[in-house]
Amino acid sequence: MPSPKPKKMHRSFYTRPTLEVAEDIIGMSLVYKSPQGKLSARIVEVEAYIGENDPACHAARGKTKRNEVMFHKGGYAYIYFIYGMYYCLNVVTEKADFPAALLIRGAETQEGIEIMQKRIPAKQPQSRWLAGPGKLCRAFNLKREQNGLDLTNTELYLENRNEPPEKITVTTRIGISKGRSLLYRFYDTHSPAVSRK
DNA sequence: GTAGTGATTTTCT
DNA sequence: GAAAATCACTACA
Repeated sequence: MPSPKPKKMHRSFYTRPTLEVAEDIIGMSLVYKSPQGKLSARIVEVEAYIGENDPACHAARGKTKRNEVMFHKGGYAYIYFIYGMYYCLNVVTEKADFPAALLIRGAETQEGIEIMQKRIPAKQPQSRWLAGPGKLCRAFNLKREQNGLDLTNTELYLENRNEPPEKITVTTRIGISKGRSLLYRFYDTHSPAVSRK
């Protein structure tokens, strides 16, 4: 069936409990009207980082200059620099002063193929271009300047293109040393763009 | 196919 | 000074 017209997500989508947003965000499109042209991708993998009691959450030790965007109300972009060379994109959730966010870990390319291609090593198949949080930010060219953007009224936002996953898998998070027992990772079971099975 | 490791710099202790 | 929500490359099977 052809998909009806896409709908941009509003504030009320983001200001709900993080785990509810996590399930709903799989299959949504991330859109960025960059200076080089429009980029978009279907989100297939996220991880939740929820509150000051989650040891793996950046806000676990209170508010700092780096994580202050996590304390905003839902619907902002939290982008941070990691391992000396990569950026990671998060979508802030819940209400103001409750630090929580979803790390976007994987997506399938939709629009802006030619622009993204120049930013990814030549050998990789297109299905793997956005399979990983660092790769996604590199392909979209998201940096510190985009940290704190409001997803409800700027060039960076989510929209529903009516392409929901057939099935969602829930597992433990990847790449962290604390909080490993929590089932906070969600992905589209059948997508080729999931960072790791 | 899997396993191990170097790159590179911000951030907080 | 050490760790970090990662990736790509190399070696080997």
